[in-house]
Amino acid sequence: MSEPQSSRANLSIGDVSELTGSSIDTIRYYERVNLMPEVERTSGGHRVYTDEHIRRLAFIRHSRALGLSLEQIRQVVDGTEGGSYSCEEWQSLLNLCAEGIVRQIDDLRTAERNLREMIDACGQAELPNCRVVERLLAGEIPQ
Amino acid sequence: MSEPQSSRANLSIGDVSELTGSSIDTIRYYERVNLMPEVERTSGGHRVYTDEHIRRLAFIRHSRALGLSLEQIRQVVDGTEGGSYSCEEWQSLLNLCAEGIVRQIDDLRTAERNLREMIDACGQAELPNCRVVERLLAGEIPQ
DNA sequence: AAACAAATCTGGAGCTACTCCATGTTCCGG
DNA sequence: CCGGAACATGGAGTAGCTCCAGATTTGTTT
Repeated sequence: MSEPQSSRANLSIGDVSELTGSSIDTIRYYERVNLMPEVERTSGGHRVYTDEHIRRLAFIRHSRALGLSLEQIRQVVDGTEGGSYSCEEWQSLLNLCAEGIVRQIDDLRTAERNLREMIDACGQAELPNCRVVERLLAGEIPQ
Repeated sequence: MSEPQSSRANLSIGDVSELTGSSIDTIRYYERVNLMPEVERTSGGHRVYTDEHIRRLAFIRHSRALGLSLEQIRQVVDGTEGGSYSCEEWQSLLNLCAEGIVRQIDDLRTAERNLREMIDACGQAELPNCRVVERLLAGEIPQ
């Protein structure tokens, strides 16, 4: 009677999938790797979800979109649930993440630049044999 | 006596690894997935490499740095060796690649923007409880 | 030549973050 | 009570490596 109303949803895995946009397989996967709170079962073994699970899934999705790995998310979840994850820890984790992302962007931009050069070089030469591929194959084009 | 001088190197896999910067495991892996030309063996079974292998490895490394998948590289290698890979095909492959990279960069930039917002939000509030993590955990922060 | 250490061999497992599959069981409307 | 949809489980597959154990080969030293 005094249960928190917010955890009463009683949803099937299909419902949860539609609500959150995560696939059924993904939801079960998150459970298997201990990212989800415990899930009740019907007498027949079907999973029964509550609002808490919906929120956890939303958290995972948001964090993934921020570029966090499942391992990092697990750390935050465990730390926060245990009450030990401070604001500072959270910030430094996010900062680490941001650095990684900046590095990835740099790498990709370099790749794009090289790609464009390659495409241009290929287009400028007299067709049908611009030899760019051959030179690449021969290992002549570095960087 | 009239062998092409350029294919005479006679290198061990360790030598090749040092020369190219690819790990021994990676070199064997490329062989297993048919990205490398045939490799001779000593009577005892050790691999013996030539300059051709060095060039192929360089090609793979450059192409990987351009963002090509091993499957795409295989296509180019096979196509070029068979003489059937034209400049146009090569260009359209590179263009496809470039599109993918642009998409990835966009995604990463979005992630970075969101991360920065999150970090700022975490920093502005009165410590020690800025509640940003809690709100995220509760699924309240979307996008 | 014998001994020894370093390098190499093979096959297989493990990683991330899912996705897909076959086969079997449960749920629910009519 | 029956049929079909939804669910359960275990296992395999993806990319691109990396790492491991245990056996063999190679090259150097004595």
